[in-house]
Amino acid sequence: MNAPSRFPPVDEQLAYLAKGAAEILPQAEFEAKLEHSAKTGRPLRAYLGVDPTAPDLHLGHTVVLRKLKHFQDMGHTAVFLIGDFSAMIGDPTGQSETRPPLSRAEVDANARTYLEQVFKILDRQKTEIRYNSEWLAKLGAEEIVRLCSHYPLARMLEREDFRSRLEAGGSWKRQQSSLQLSCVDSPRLPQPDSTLPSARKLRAVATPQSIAIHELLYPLLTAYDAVMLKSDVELGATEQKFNLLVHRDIQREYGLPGQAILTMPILVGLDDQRKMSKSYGNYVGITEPPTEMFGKLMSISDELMWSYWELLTDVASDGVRRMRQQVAAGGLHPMDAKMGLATKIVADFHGEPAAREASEQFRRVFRERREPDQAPERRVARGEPRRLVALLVDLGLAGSRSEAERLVKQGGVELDGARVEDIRLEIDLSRAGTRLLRAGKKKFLRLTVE
RNA sequence: GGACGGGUGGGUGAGUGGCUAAAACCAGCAGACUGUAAAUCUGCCGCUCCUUGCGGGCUACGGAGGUUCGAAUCCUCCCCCGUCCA
Repeated sequence: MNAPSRFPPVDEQLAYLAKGAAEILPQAEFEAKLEHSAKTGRPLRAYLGVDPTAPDLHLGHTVVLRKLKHFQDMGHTAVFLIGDFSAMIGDPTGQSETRPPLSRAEVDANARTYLEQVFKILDRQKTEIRYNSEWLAKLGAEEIVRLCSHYPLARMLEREDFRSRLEAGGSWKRQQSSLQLSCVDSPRLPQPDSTLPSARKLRAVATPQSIAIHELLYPLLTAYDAVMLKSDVELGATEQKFNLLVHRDIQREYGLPGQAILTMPILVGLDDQRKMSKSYGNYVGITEPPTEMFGKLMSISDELMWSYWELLTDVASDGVRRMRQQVAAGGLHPMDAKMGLATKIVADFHGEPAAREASEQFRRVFRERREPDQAPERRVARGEPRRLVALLVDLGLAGSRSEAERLVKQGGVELDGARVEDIRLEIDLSRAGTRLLRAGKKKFLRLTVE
């Protein structure tokens, strides 16, 4: 064990770790754990469990990952648990649609790409990676029964997802007759007081769904993970709160101290409304190219920017607050603050130079209204003259000719910086040369005839 | 297994024989305004052809047939979903 001095002072740690957090439960216990760790020099075991259900991560997923990194930054042990076993059961929490059970192969493939992406944030050297199949796959019926005996049904049914489904459902018989795995959509937004109509509507409209027994098992099995990992603190999104608390209770049933839990708000997507999600198309994927990322981040509202600063950067809460005050006082232009944010985030995933370049490009194209110096290039062979609208489709700048035609008619197409007025315009492809095409606000393409 | 109700464009959801490529809203796209913001305003929003026109053709209202000059709308069968009863 190393000397206690390896940790920053507890209050400093606390400020850093609590940044952006929705809840820390129980707060006092968490602080005591930090104190104890500082005194004894024993790092806390902070763990985050993730079910590899989708292959690609977006910024929304990184909120909680970043928090895990913060523990790492403070010298604690980050345990990244891949729920390769639990993913095959399915978490009933806040699912918007029926998710077919994943096959072993899918889970493995997802887990691989997950890990690759996860280490853009976590320090690979300092991360303990575990898979819950390690122990869950070996659990016998006896152990499962014992596990179940530690948790009362009534408590389990208190959970909001279950409760609302039961209340909405009415008769028990119907519950039995349907073996469906689907769940009520219950998106939760970071600020409860700003619950938006869209979220309300979704919940109200959702039809009651049956609850299958295995759904009750999910929190218990993942609790077993917490038991095996002997975690001191578990991280999760706010929608995981119930699960995390069950984990804590079960740990204590197994004679462990019981972990603290730390939940993070759900990141609101680019539309400023719903949670960031691939299916809403309001996301920024962490493998997207720098300029794309930058552009998307610049399109968020000024207000939303602050929660991005909180949840997607390592900048301390104080720093964010100061910046916010500066903007409010007029000392800092919100756009500059936003560009700083975009640069920081892009740098996390593509490195500083790429981030600076993306920032420069953005300035060039959108503030100075000049052409980008690095539009993606497409090469075509020499040939007959071709209609511009057809070309736009060929190049993927429009989905169909009708769409391309509309785009031109609405004045959204530029050729070498000049707006195209004639929808019948033919492009000469007989001579070698490069021309710059713009379709809409953001799509640029350098077309080279060779 | 029985009784009802329902399946419409990316989503919600009107429409019960021609005026319907199909209301309205949302999402999306473009233009204006800006700080590529957001908000707002305007327009677009199935595919395709050309002579780019309030133009022509094709496809579309779960599936397959049918009635009719004409069907998302009526009939038959099938599939699927929901609610209630067992």
